[in-house]
Amino acid sequence: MSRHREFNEPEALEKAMMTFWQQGFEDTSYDDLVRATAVSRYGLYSAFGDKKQFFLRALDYYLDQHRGEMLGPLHAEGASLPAIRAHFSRVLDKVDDPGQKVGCMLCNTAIELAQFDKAAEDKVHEMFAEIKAAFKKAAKNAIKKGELSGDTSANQIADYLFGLMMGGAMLARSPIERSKIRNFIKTGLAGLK
Amino acid sequence: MSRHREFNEPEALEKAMMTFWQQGFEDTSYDDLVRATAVSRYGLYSAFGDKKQFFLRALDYYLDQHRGEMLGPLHAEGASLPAIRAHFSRVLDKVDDPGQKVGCMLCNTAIELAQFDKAAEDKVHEMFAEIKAAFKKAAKNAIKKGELSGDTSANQIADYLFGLMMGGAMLARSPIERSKIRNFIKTGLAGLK
DNA sequence: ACAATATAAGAATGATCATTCTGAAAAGAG
DNA sequence: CTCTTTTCAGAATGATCATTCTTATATTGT
Repeated sequence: MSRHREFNEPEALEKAMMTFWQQGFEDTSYDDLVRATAVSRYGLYSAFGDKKQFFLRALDYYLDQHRGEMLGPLHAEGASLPAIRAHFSRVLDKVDDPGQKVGCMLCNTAIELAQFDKAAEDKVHEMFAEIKAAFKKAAKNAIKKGELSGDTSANQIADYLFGLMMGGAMLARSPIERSKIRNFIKTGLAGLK
Repeated sequence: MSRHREFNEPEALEKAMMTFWQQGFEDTSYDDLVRATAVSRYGLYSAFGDKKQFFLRALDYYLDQHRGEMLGPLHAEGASLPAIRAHFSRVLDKVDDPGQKVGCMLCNTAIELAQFDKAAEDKVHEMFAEIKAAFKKAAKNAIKKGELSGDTSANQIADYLFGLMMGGAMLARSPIERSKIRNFIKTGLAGLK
């Protein structure tokens, strides 16, 4: 009956996501996406919609890809301080990855787009809440196990760890030496009590 | 002999700076600047040059305005832990300022522009170094006075405080609740030792 | 008041961008 | 094989942008 698509949708989405991640929403043109995916403009529009819809699809793809990897261990039954430390060890691995001066796509979106676009803002809020919840659960367990004193509430610890992670991620997009980010995270974890 | 300018240059620079601060480099058009300053295109071009030169002038203006206010007390003779705490109290005042969801113009530049523009990158590096140096000096004094143990080097403390400040500033541009930023900073300072 | 000159206001230019449109080609149904 | 339908490739469109240019006006020394 009809011709069908020549391109692989997930592959195109992956490449578009990388472009949006690196360059942000404003600095990425639809032509950039056509070039990056090697898919026709028509194909992209019919599969992913206009630029904003495409960006939100790419962001979802990024989040799905990273959510499990980064947050999964924190959500594991009984995860506590060691899981928190392991989490930041994974964060630092990403920070150290050479050629990765792109930071975290969620943070980038929070700063660049969330102020001006409701859908982006909602997505940021949702994910921020999920991340904080994971830290809070682990902090609670850590207090229960006596790994943390409880002098600082699990809620405050969660906000703190959230800031530590997001602060590190945002610094990772800036042209700062990686060793400073490492010092920031390491010293920040050492102060937990 | 000749007509002279109708506009006040510092006033125009102030207004342009606010526009660049709020909207960033990419999202600000020269028309936005003409509107914001109420100065003719010709006047702006002849006084401030093209958009990038104008942005760098505005950034310098911002930095000059904030440098003394924010870093001065940290540089005072013998400034130590209380000066550090006072500094973050000032940071939090800015974060709490309603209507101020714009973050720190230096951080915004570090994230948006420094990756793509050498002059911006240089300026960011220079200021980052200045900020870290102020923290390091105060941390040294704090260790000397016994306010900090010295288990963590002044250099590491400085990187940590730098991250705490910049992380907070970047979160301030995101649509996150202000209380979370406050928790982040407060808990972060409580962990110093 | 007049001449000289810099300014103001905004029109013109050329680039880039998002989005839509237009043949030509491809793939499956009959 | 042929017809239909969808895709492809990229040209066309209309908007926005940075920058330059034009024209009329304002200012000041004489």
